[in-house]
Amino acid sequence: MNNNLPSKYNPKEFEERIYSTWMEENSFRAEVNSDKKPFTIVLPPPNITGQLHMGHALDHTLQDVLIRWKRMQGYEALWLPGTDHASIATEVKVVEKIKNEEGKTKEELGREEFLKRAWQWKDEFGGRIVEQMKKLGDSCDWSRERFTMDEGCNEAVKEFFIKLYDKKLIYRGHRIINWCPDCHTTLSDAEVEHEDTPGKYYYVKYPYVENENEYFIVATTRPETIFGDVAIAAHPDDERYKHLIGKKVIVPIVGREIPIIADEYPDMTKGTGALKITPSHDPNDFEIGLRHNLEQISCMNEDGTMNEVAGKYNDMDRYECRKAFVKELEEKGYILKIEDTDHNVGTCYRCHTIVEPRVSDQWFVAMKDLAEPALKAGENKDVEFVPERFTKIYNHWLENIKDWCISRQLWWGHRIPAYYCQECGEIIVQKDAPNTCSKCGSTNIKQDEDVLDTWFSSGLWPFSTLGWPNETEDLKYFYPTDVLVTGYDIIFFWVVRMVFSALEMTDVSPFKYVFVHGLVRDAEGRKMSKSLGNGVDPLEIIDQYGADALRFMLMTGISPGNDTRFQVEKLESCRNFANKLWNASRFVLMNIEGDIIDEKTASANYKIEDKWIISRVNKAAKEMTDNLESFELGIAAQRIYDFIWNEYCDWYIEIVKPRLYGEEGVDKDTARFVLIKVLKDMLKLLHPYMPFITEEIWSYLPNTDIRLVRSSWPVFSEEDNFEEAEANMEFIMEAVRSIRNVRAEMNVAPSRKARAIFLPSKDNCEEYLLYGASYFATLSNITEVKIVNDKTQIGEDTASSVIDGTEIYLPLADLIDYEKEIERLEKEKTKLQSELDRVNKKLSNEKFMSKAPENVVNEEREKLIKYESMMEKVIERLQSLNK
RNA sequence: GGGAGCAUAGCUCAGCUGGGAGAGCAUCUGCCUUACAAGCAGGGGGUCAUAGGUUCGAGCCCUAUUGUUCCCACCA
Repeated sequence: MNNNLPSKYNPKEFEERIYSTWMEENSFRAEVNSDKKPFTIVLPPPNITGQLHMGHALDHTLQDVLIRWKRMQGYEALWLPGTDHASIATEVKVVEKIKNEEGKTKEELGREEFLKRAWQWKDEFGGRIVEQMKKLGDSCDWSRERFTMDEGCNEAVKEFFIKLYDKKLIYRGHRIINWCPDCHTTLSDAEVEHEDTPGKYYYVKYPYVENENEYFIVATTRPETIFGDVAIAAHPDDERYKHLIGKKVIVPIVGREIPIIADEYPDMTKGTGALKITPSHDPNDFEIGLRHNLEQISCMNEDGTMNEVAGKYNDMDRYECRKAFVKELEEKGYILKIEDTDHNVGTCYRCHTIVEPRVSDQWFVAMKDLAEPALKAGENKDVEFVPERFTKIYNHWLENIKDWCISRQLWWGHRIPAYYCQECGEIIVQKDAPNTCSKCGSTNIKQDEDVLDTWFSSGLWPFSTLGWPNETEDLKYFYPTDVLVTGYDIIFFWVVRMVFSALEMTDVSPFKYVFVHGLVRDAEGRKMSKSLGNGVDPLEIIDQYGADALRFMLMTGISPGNDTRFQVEKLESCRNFANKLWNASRFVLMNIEGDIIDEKTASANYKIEDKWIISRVNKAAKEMTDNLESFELGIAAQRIYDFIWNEYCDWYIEIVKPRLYGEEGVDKDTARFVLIKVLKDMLKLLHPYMPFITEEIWSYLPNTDIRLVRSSWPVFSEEDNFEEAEANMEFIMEAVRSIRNVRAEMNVAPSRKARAIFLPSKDNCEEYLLYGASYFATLSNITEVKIVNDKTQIGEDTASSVIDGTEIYLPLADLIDYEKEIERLEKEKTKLQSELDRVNKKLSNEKFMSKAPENVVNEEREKLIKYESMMEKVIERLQSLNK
């Protein structure tokens, strides 16, 4: 045991060291252990391209609090970490790097070489975020760290793909998909972000074939797609166009003759009520095209430039073409008018390029059959959202889900396990490349060039990381997991997919609870973003204030599912809290020498304040546990903060000082025992939130043969519950507050000693007032306490106050300012009167008396008696002063 | 167009199943009291957005309104 806790709280001196100790001692390792119940959280894997940001810090701290708490509660607690290959995000970065360093495109480099570079990137930067997580204190079981493209995960992805394919839930389709011209790949619907952008309605004239001097007017926001027009559609019930159905018009400039067709889709009330149909460039038009067997004419290339269909605009960028083509249309008289409008356009969630719908051959997951069980799991509460309202979002998305496009024209990722026979066109889906075609026997076989959507593999994360598809011990023991912690921004991307993937493959929901949190915003409430440059780097904060302060800041004043702001003031107050705890612990350590007596001896000698503080920490443990059970981490944090600062430091330590400074003996030993006992409990209760400082202090305490991280969570014990002591202590504390208040209001210098005379109004109060004499001395500089039972025994020139149970008089002789005294008493009187009014109003309300529960009525009655008695005393006092 | 969140002290936010409005910061007063000035003690400050309703009782439940933020959506 070492008593020399450094005099300054400096997290830099111990945070890293503590973490190394935990690592060396395998403190976070979870084992398959049939004697204990498992508790599992799987970390949402951060991208290997990523740096730890405030969002991670919040997300991870929430998980770390939960897992540390459960670990202390005696669960076999597993927090499984890992990283995500982040197909598109990483590929973009690697492409950029190659361009900068080697001056080459990925095509120039070739697939194999490119992948080599990507793995190098992974090796170089993939570990970066892991190191940052350690600084934050994440108590992950690093021995189980996984990567979405490691061998096991690859196996899982293939297994999943093949199983779905065999069940016809994965199919290859020629469909319209979202295409990012910049990333050169497809995107799923979830990966498209919609942004309101200013645009224009172009009302274009389509001349009739029969009579080129008359026109059919159609509005479009995207005139450059006119090259792909194959029809004009109007609603069959639209009186304006009924007679025109079947007639033909000419696409301006292009010269193609296209029919006017009838379809239910056009909305008669919108625009001109008729639509130009371009199946290759619009999802709705695509559907209409299928219904009417229309040709699909694409007028664009993969990179967003026009193709030969656009004639002289070939190779021109789509937006350049729009300008030029509109100009030509105008010049040739094909534009009726142009109106300004706000247009909602889809953009790529990675590069924010405007997405171009495109028809191509892709792989899809048929969602209908997968969505249903997922919806049911929500209904049956197999999976529950915290807070509950996110269930709606989840349901809404699943109810409106469309088939999921999973193929990506990228190289970094899981290559699709589909093989095409170049001879007969047979598609073979299996784990390893076939040597010969199963149909024609040809050896000319090529694997699909595409990789899978990142989220296809992330969806398997909760079970692929535990060994699936193999029936491993880990999978059997730790799966399904207990809680998934994540931000509301990736419910669609990820949570939904994990649920349906797990239900399909493992028949159970992958987790019981989804604990949803919000965003960390900047001090002005703005989203932190690179473009705004308002991001706060958690590592800098840790460096400056310590990880504990950052963690505590993120955990206090938050409520589930809501956003929170990053404020330096709050951070400072949390650092100050750590400092407070540090100093309190230093005080305790300075005052314990030698052996600590045993609990039995101590408990036989508990004084009222000992019982009080023990009872209080006991209650704090109970309340915090309740809060944590219901995911109210912010409330629990506030609870331990209040206990440590307000009860332990401000009251108990101050009260106990005279005993520590006094003679050796059992009384002093008991005080030391209680100081340590309670300090240990509160370190435990705080540990999930502030793991470093608590572990560090713990290491200095006597009789701690086990690390705090592995110690036991305090449980409420009836033995340590002292209701009476709490009530009596509260009475003494109230008296102290009252004396302090009188002294302050009467401007009595703190250094000035004073006497106090009590006139108790309740039977047992005398005992505690006498007992409290020493408290009054230390806590309010009262050197002499006198109890009287008669007003005549109180001299002149006193200041006074009334609390429940006693009147308090402070003889202050020359210091007494009677006007102030009266003022003070009047204030008290007003306060009491308003209380009395409220109580009386209730008690005289017949309906209240008859309908309110008995205990509530009784409480009000007791209040009435209390306030009436106090009021009486105040009035008497005022009368005597006014004489 | 559909849905959701938020509106409480000067600021940022808590307030769990309805039963006397809280914290941090800021502010005012007094204290360098031998754990801590990153501190101690005391004080001021809120018709809980508005209007109705349910209830003996509403910050909390219901309805509407206003403001604000966000999510979803194929509307020319």
